[in-house]
Amino acid sequence: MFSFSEENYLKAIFHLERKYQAGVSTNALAEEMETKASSVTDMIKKLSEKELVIYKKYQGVKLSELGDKTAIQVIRKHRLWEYFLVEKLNFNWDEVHDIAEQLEHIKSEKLTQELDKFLGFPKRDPHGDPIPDAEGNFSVANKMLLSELGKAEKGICVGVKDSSSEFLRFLDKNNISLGKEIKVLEKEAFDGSMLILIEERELRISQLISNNLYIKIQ
Amino acid sequence: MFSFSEENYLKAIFHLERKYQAGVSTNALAEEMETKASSVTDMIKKLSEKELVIYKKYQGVKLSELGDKTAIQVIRKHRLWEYFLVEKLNFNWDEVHDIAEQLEHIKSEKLTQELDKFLGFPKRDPHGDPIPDAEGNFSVANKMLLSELGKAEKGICVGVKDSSSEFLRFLDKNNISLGKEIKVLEKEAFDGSMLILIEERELRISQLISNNLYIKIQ
DNA sequence: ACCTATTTTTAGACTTATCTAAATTTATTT
DNA sequence: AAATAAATTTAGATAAGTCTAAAAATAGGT
Repeated sequence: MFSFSEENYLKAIFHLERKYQAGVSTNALAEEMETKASSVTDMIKKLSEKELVIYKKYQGVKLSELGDKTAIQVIRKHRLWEYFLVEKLNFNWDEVHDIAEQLEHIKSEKLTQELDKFLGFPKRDPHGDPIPDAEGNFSVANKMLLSELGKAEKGICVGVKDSSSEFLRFLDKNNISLGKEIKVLEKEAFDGSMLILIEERELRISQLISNNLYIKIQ
Repeated sequence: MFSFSEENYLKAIFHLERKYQAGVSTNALAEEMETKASSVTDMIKKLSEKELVIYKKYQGVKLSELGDKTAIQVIRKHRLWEYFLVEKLNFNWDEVHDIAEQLEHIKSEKLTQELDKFLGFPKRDPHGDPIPDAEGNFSVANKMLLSELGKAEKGICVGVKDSSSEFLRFLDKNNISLGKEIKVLEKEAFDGSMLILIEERELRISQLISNNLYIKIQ
């Protein structure tokens, strides 16, 4: 159907559209894909011919309905495989991304469906991101960043914005994981750091940390 | 490490070396890979530069130690994934080949090991072929073709030579599966067909069938 | 509205894996 | 041993995806 490279572009466009709530510029896409703008232009033309994106010269791209659907299916596979790796094969949540980047391109509708069933139709991947169902629907939870919480407010940790190994290992080291309740005890206006209560422990975290943790409030 | 295409060539050379107990000719490889002899020559040169094969112009190829090891690792992954698809995801044994052809190229040592562990270190794939262990060792069972059995002899069905969907579905339809005992009741010299006894049922099968079923005798 | 800076596109080149057609080497037959 | 057939390799071309460098279009500042 589509090549690995095409699927990766679609995925990148999908994420950038969400992030900026707008069409995606050639340069932004080049940065996301870690490639050059000229390569992006070439690929965009190809995707446009295949009607996966809507493209007008110098005006950036956005996904067509087909492109959107395709991107979501790739993301669905990525997140299902991540869940599989963590839940069934004993991987840590910071080790799964690169392998899922490969597995997401395996072509078999039946494989995806059966894997989903085998895993019990999970709703979220190990990083708290929603897993689209077979029809491409997924919940956009009413989550917010921990840094947005005020003093004495609390919520449940439901996801990470940055899912780099470094950040995830930091969380592991400090025993912060999805599902745990976090309460803000103090907030330092000067540097944005905060003192939080998690599992009876008090912990001081920098703004960089609270800016990358998603919280759901009751 | 190596490209999909390189890995597929190594696998093909591996199988042809086994099949003919000899070095592999360019044409034989072209047929196996469903490509042209000139393409094979090009690829062989590349594999030779990478020291995966031993090649002298006009003399065919054979795998180097590294090539052999690499081919076995690809085959290990292929067969582990086939086992996974059948045992965990409810695939039928005739549906797994094409998906395993994709999955066998996923690069992650840890993934392979954990998958192997998760599956309980299976020794054989759904078609009865041995699964190499992490060190690349696998048993070469003392199996023979059903067609080699004489009248009144019997054995356990342990594998298939042809693993095409058509053949496997034929076996399913006739309730022939691995592990079952088969006894030769009659053998027709004229066309090589035989009457067999399997699970109290009598069944007449052509030589094409008995030539593609592996049997282990006690 | 013009000039400059930035962004985007085009043009031409490279790599991988493939192809066709022609040339060369090896094998076979008489 | 020469002639022919078969197998193999070479040469040149193509497509996908990338690159660099140059050209073109858009956006911003005064």
